Formats: sequence, C-alpha cells, structure tokens
Amino acid sequence: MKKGVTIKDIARKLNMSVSTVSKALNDHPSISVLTKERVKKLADEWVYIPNEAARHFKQNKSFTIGVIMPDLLDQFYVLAINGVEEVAVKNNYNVVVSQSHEDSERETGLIENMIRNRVDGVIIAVTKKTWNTEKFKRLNTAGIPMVFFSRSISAPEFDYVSTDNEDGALQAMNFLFNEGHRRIAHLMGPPFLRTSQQRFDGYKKALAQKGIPFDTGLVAEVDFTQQQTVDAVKRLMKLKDPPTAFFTFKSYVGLDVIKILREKYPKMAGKMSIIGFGNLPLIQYLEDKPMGSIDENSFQMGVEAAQLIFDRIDQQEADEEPKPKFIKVPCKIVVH
Amino acid sequence: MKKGVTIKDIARKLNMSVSTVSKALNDHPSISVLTKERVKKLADEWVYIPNEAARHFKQNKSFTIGVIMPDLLDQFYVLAINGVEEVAVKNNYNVVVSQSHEDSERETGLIENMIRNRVDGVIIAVTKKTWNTEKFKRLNTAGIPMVFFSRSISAPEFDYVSTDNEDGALQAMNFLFNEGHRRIAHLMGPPFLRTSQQRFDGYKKALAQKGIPFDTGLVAEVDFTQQQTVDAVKRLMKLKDPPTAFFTFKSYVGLDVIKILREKYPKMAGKMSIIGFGNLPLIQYLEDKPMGSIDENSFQMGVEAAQLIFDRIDQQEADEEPKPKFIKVPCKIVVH
DNA sequence: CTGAAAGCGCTTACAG
DNA sequence: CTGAAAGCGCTTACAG
Repeated sequence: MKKGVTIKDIARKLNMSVSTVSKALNDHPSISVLTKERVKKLADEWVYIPNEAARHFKQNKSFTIGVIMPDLLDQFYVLAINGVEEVAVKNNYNVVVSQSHEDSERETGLIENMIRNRVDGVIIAVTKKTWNTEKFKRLNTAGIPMVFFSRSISAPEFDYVSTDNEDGALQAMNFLFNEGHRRIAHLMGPPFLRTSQQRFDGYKKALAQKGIPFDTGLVAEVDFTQQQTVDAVKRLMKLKDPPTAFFTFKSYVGLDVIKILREKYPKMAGKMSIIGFGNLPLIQYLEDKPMGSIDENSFQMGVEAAQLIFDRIDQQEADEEPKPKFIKVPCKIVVH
Repeated sequence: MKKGVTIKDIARKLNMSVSTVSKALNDHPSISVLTKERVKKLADEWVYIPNEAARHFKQNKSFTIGVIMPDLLDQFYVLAINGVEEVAVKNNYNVVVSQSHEDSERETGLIENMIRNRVDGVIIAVTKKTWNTEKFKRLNTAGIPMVFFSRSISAPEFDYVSTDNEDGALQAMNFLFNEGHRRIAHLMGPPFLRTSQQRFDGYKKALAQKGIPFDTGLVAEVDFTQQQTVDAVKRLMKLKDPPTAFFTFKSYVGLDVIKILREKYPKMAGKMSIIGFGNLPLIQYLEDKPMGSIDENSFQMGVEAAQLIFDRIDQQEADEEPKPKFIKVPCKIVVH
C-alpha cells in the first residue's frame, strides 16, 4: 500500500504547524497570503489529495445523501436521481444510490447501512411491499432527515415529495372522457401506498365530476408484475361490458397491458386507449405507444426532494421540530 | 444534533475499557463469553450503531468501490451495476455509483472525488469522448485499483472487462449471412475506444471469412446521438447498392435506425434486418423489434469486474505488480 | 482475558 | 498571523 501525502508531511517540510497548513489549504482568512501560496504550491507539487473520509469524520458529517430506489431499470427513478444529483453537486454533497429491488428486508438493510455510514439525509422510494414505519423511525432516532419520494406509505408524519397524484389522475381521466371513453378501467398500485390511494382518489373524483357511477368491477390492484397485470386484463376483458380504456398506476403497467392485448386480444389491441403515470424515454422507440402519459417531471421531483433534504439538514442546527411537508410537483399529460 | 451512543459510553457504563468493548462487539476471540454478552446486551438496549465512517477511517479502508457509468438511462449499465452489487454485498462492501453523463470533464471530477474519498477500487465505463489516460494514472498513483468496464480506451496497461466483442460481431454477422444478407452496414462507435475497434475487427473478420470484400462505404462512425445515426442511415440508403442489414455498435443505435427507417423509408422498415450489442429489457415492449441482439451478459460482466477489483485489492497487500488482465465474458446472439 | 496507549488525518477553539 | 492541544470514534499491537 502506497500512502499518500498528508497535511503533516507538508507541515514538516515547510516548518509549519499542521493547523496552519490545514487553514491555508482551506483558505482560512487568518492565514497570510504568503503562507497560503507556499502551502498550496507544495501541495500541488506533491499531489496532495485531502482525505475526505478524515474530514468528514472530524466534522461529524458525511456530506453524503443516501438515495434508496426500488429498481434502476425503471427509468423513472433514474431521471429522479439525476435531479437529486444536480442539487447535491451544487451543495458539494455526494449521492449514494442503492436499490432495494422491491425487497422490503433488503430495504431495511440498506437503511441500516446508511445509518451506520452516517449519511446526512435519505431520500427513499419505498418498495411496493413496504408498509411498516419501524425502519423509518430508526432514521429519525439517529437524527437523519428522510423524505419519501414518489411512493410513500401511509405515514403523514414524514416528509413526502411526489407528483400531484390526484391531479394527474384527473388529467388522465378527463383526456379519456374527451376521447369518448366512459368505461375506463383502473389498474391501481398496492393499496397501502399513499400514492396508490391518491391516484385512485383522482380516478373516483373524475368519475364523480363527470357523473359516471363508480364501478368496482373496473378496478384491479396490481403489483407491477406481468402476471398480475395479465390476470387483471383477462378478468376485465371478460366483463359483459368491458373497458374501452385503461388508466394505469404507471406506464410500465400500461406497456404490459398493450403487450397482453397484442398477444391475447389482437382485435382490441389498436383500439384500446391507455394512459399511465410516467413519461418514459423508452416510449419513443415504441410503435404501438400508449395514447398518452402523465409526465411526472421526475427530474424536478428529484430536485425538490433534494432541496427539502438540504432544508432539513440546515434546520437540524436550529433544532426546532419542523412540521412534515408534502410537496406536490405539478404534472401534465403528454399525448404520444 | 442528537449524538448517538458510542463505544465509550458503553465502556463507561460497564466499567470496562473501550478496547474490550470494541473487541467484544467484533467477536474477538480473546474476549470472554460473559463480557461479550454483557456488552452486546447493552449495545442492543441502547441501540448502539457503529460509526462505519470512524472504522473505515481508522482502518484506512473505505470498504467502498466506486463505479462510474456514462448514463444510467441505458439499461445495459444498470444490469452491470446489479452484478457489481451482488459481489460487493458478499464482500461486505458498499458500491457508490456515479454518472459521467458522457462528459469527460465531469468524469475527471468524479475520479478526483473518488480519490478524495479514498474508495478502495474503481470500475469505470468511460465516456464516448474519453481518450486521455491522465486521470486513470492518477488513480494508479493514489494506489487505487481500476478496471475498465465494457468500454475502454486504448491503454492495455489497465485491466479491462468486456464482452467478447470480436466474437459477438462474428456471431451477428454470421447470423445475418445465414439470413441471406451480403450488404451489411456497420454503424461503429467512436474509433478511439478499444471496444469500437474490436467490434469493427469482428465485422471485417466475418466478411473475410465469408469471402466478401470489405466496403468502406458501408461503415459509418456514430456517437450514439440520434442525429449522427440519422445522417449515417441517410447516406447509406442513398448508395447505389444500399445495405439490406445493419450491424450496430449497440442496440440503442439499432433502435434509432428502426425509428428512422419507419419515418423516412417506410417501405424498407419491415425488411431491414438489424442486430446490435445489448439485449435490453425494453425490447420486450417493442412491436417492431430488431432481428436479434448480442446478449453481452452485462450482469455477469459486472460480477467479473467486481471480482477482478477485489482480487486487485487483495493483491495490494502482496505488493507485487500484477499484469493487466483482459477478461472476455462470452456473449451469445438472441433472436427476437 | 483485559486495559492503557497510540494513532488514523484532519479541524477548530484557544492562547499567544 | 501562527501554533499547541484536544479530539472526532474507533482498532490494534503490546503489556500485564
């Protein structure tokens, strides 16, 4: 193991104290210009690279925010991460991204790991199976701010950044109404997620506003696996009065619907109108596109989540208990 | 700021030394069972969470490997990360993923950052604009092992894990030959990437084996932007004897070709056979699929890269200078 | 089996 | 403007 140059090495060479070198490198105002120059020159020559680990340790801050996402193969989360990164870079923070792979146990482990590593804040989109608040309370106890991102369990005591789920649902439904649809199925997400409830609420509200009676038979819960979506579509298509359109929790589910229709109900495939949450980059490559998507502006959501985390970090020093925030980022329908 | 329980707190309460507590928590063999029990019990009660930052700092290891990828919207890289993660978890290591966003300057900054944070190893897929070895030498100087992943510049002194690029190209070409194609265009990647050269070599080798003269006019360099692919396709389609098939550096380029053909040459769209590197999950949703893809087994590549990094980390202690390795992970053609 | 001591590389009051 | 000292939370030879 080679070991690098340290502040001590520089101090010795220059006949200075380590404190002076440290301050010089950090441009501390009390240090003379000449000293700063000498120190920086040698640091340069010797390719001194500060040990951030040591700095963080000493300062009792990791300058790192942890992000836990269910699955990065879902481009929605990648866009969000890009937003988080942008804000983090501006604040000279690092971002550590982990995937729970929709596994709640694994998620617990990741949170534990983040606490052990003393990240300064956590942004998390929970798994589709997460309902317990236990692990989030542990973050609280450890004094680490956390915000739910996009997906949240029913726990209003935590911060939550999301798209305006209800409004997005309204936009989707109204668009479908305008296209003449009246029998619109809703494939909703896991019911213990606030997010699912909010989108479902929008669905019902849209129907009510339009004066269309709510029909439970048109709603199915899915867990985003193809299997469940297959089952749901099959059941719905067997109805006496089957739906003519689908409003799905997310576009990936909509893509599965399209695929299933193409395979099992080729006659219907072209006619069915489909809208879901998530304007995914991959849609551009599809020939058989969904009719539209709710653009959640996930990059912006990432930005807002990161900003909220930084606010919370700042507020820690003020040590007043802040009220939980629910930030809704506007969304808009995009027609393909 | 709340501060957590430390080893010292536990030691004080139990009238022990911090060394004993530390050893007890780490199951050091020299500590009595009784002591271990007492320590662990209190640690549990008090919700002691070890400060990994401190441990890493003390041990002069971050137990972290850094991964730099061009862009996580490309699912190929996400699959690779999953492979890296799997190996890392087994070794009790963390993985820190950063994106260069195909920006070479930014890449330099990320490497710098990883050195500052003293990661134990780096896996990197370079940007499409990277050609300079400078920054990689800095990692060397800092004593941090690095392996090029998938994409590499021409610098055989570094480790490199990649699919068997030449063989993949041969498979693609032979498949197209079997389909009856003789005029096969190649959209190749940036020429200063070893990867591009290797795939191009396979292309030429396949032609030679088949006794088909190599025609420079059928080759175009692209930088993966749609614009360049559009230009290339337009030029190729204007040839007196235009290609009947495309072998592309990667499937995303192939998808762009399909899109362009659909828009500009609808008559040709269905007939053109297209094969590229990368069996992407999103292909399942396409109706208008490429004919096939070279499955690079990116998860496995991630696994191999991580294993190589861990080998290198272990070898550091032995401090003999190891020879650079070029690991080729087998690939196979997948027909859609 | 347990503990005292040194130290990882820095930063930051504090004194001069 | 500079420096001596303490210390962040741990681990690890070493002594007993």
